[in-house]
Amino acid sequence: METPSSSLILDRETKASERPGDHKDELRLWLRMLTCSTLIETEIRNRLREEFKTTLPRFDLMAQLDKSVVGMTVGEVSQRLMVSNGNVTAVVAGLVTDGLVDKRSAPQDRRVQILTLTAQGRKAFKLMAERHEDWIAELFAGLDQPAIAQLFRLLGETKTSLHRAIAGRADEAAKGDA
Amino acid sequence: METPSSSLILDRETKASERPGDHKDELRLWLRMLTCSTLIETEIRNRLREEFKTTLPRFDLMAQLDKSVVGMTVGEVSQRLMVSNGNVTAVVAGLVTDGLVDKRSAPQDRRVQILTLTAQGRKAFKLMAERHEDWIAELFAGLDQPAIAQLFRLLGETKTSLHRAIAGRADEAAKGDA
DNA sequence: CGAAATTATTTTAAGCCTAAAATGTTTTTA
DNA sequence: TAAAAACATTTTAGGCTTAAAATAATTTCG
Repeated sequence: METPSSSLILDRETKASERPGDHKDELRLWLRMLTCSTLIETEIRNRLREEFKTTLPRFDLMAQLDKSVVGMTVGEVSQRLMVSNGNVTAVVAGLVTDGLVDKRSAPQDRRVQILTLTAQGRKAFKLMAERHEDWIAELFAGLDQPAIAQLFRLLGETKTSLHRAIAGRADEAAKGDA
Repeated sequence: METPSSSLILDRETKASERPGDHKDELRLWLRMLTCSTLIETEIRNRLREEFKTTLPRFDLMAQLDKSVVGMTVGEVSQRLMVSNGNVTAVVAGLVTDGLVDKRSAPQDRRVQILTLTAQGRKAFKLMAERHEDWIAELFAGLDQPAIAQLFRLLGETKTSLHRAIAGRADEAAKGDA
């Protein structure tokens, strides 16, 4: 269905500089990346629901808390998960109701809410995390180790590019405000 | 912050086969891919809102219709966008209200709704699509052509792996039903 | 032919998500 | 110190999203 090589492989006669306004390759790259992400996300969502009767946002939030020993604030979690504060508030509310997460004001700064996994939450997460890791491995089973390593490296470069582009644009906007 | 090479590069003493249950590399790969996708998606969402007062689901839906000459059914769009039918119904409703999309029953099969862009919708999309392509190119500006081509190829392999794993699991389930 | 199965879409109920406004708390500064 | 600014979180209003049930139309097959 797709024929990437026809437009991605440039021979000597067809240099990028000779097609000034053409950014189709980047667009195709993005659409393919989005397809992969969506396929994985949907599949993980389905399996979490079927096997653990839970949702991906809940799992992701618990995963963050599991990594932390002393607990995390709402703001820290929202930054890590790249979602809004209000969203964290809502998802946490559900997890607290179910006894999986504990939430309490920090004694020295009452603006801050410290979130931690309860013993039950930690146990439940451990079970899910093992299965989750297997699922991901299963989904990537068609790639060998070198391919995985290379993809990881290229996505690292991509991340750097994205951060630069996004930060650069934020700077532009700030300059306009001043 | 991240040190991929420490776990991704395996020397002769540390073969993958000697760590049977370890799928950490795949997990790290997935988390990095998700980070990239989320960064891009959030940025595009923000720019669509700021510059065109619209949303990504609306843009994506219009993009599908723009590619089609004769129009598409609700089912076709939902399959292409990998979202539920009900979702398409809702987003289309908004676009119809705004005069960007036309919706009419197919004359030969009245179950089917044919969706097309209106002239206004096509014009509005053209403007947005040009900007969108520029934004994507800007976000990937840190990657050179070979990196883009290689990433595209590896994501193609990933897509194949995903489809195989997901289809394989669906077959298992079907076998269980029989 | 007509009942049953299939197909396409919409509706419903519930949860996720955001931006922006509101609330409560702490820090800065005049 | 008191007002102002900054900060952390929650609330609000609205849109997106899903799965599952409901609706409506067509096709299959007994």
